[in-house]
Amino acid sequence: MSATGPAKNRREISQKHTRKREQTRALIYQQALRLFQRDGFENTTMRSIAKATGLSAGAAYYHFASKEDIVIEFYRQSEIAVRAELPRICATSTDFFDRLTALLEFRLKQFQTHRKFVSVLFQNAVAPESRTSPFHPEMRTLRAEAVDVFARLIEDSRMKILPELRPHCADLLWLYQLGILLFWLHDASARQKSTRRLLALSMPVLRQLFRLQRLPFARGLTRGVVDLLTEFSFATPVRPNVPAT
Amino acid sequence: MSATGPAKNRREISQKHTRKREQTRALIYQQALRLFQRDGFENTTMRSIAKATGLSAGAAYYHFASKEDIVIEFYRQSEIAVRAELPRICATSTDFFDRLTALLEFRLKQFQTHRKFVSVLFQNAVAPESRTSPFHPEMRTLRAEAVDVFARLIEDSRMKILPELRPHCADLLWLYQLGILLFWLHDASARQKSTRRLLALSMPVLRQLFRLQRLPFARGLTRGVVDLLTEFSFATPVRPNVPAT
DNA sequence: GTATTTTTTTGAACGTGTTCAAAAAAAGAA
DNA sequence: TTCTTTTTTTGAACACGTTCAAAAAAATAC
Repeated sequence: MSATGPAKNRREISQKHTRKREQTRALIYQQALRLFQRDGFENTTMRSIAKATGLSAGAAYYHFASKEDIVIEFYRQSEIAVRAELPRICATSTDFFDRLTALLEFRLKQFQTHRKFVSVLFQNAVAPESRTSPFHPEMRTLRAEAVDVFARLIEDSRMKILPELRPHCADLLWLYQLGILLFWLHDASARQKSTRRLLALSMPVLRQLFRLQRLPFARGLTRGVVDLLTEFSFATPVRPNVPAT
Repeated sequence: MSATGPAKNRREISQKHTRKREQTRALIYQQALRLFQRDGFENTTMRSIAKATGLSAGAAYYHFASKEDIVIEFYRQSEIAVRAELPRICATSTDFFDRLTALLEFRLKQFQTHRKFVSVLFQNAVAPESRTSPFHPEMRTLRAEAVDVFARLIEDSRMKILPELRPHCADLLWLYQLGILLFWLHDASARQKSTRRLLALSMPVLRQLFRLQRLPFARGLTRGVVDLLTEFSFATPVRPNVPAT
């Protein structure tokens, strides 16, 4: 209908200036993380973040829609980092559960320095209206990617799983991870040693569950779980658009 | 050291005026709930609550330390209501899992009208620093009471549980309830029908798990679970101070 | 009754997340 | 260069949770 004239070189423009834009964004992000880490999420103000970056508060909002969005960015980054680490994690051992342990330990190490504000992610996760809850449609891709990490771990292993259960395992493991992280969040022990112990003690339980799953005695259990997951799984049929960098 | 004179009739005073104080508190609470329900937690301001009660904002803070504290009060009340309902719940059936279903359905019915702000409780639960997280020492009693409800349900049933597992079952069921409620919170289906379905489908799984627990084939699993819970259970040895009204 | 102490309420203020119209800076077109 | 358009920044403002000193009201003491 209206002006379609100078629209063709839009991409060119944005490519050129993406750099400066992203540079400022990255600077804000970097300062924010430093301050969150030093003072906690609540005690850090948008004004102080902006000031540390040499900007006004309004400018910070030009780059991040909200204070929470900065934390979301952190989550995004850490998700990317996990994917990058995946080959190294798989290299540690051929045993599936050892790999799972390695994966979760990597996650914990990632978050270690940032415990003071990771809880913000969980708080968001829990609020159903929140645009950034992993259960929100908008976050579907991001969640799918997180779940997919487990799918790869399973695919890559020689673990025997009943065909009807197999497609749901990644979801279950994602829930397991959620539980571990929730525990970690509240873990007041020195350097979160308690969580490591929980990992160590819960792994045999998982092992037993996966062993049992195929036995005839547990037929009823397996069937019940499959029935439930078939109806309620948040498994996305589509693979997330991150093809193993 | 100093004046011990007019201290002896303190209790008398507070007893007399507890009534007016509690009356105002109740009024604020009542208006708050109405507004939360109508407009949601975020869209309701302390000023509007105060105005609806015929007070200034400051006065509201005299009665409730914070906006969240009003929601905590709601949780307290609902905890009391559950305990009161317990006999009726047990009367519905002699089967443990039917009773468990009845209990959770009661919980859901309780919360139904208040979905718009129950999530605030969860958000708090997740923040480790929060004074009102169920994992916080200060909330220990309240959590213990919630867990104790399940302990009673178990005690009252003839369900066979391995002695080493028995003391931890209430904790496990509390976690199960947490999961159900989390699902309910995000359940967008009409009248949260989906959650009812989840209840229906998850109950057989629980049944199977409790059946399996005693079988020799699942020895390893049971042992693993017990090991884990023995170290990590938040079971409080002390019974909460609410002796079955 | 009056004086004293305690409880409750007020209203102004503060800090913080966030918005927005307008200004400045940068980029592009001529 | 100069004019136009787009991107970025500013600074003032708003709304809300919360605090607090001082006022008002209520209770108690005499």
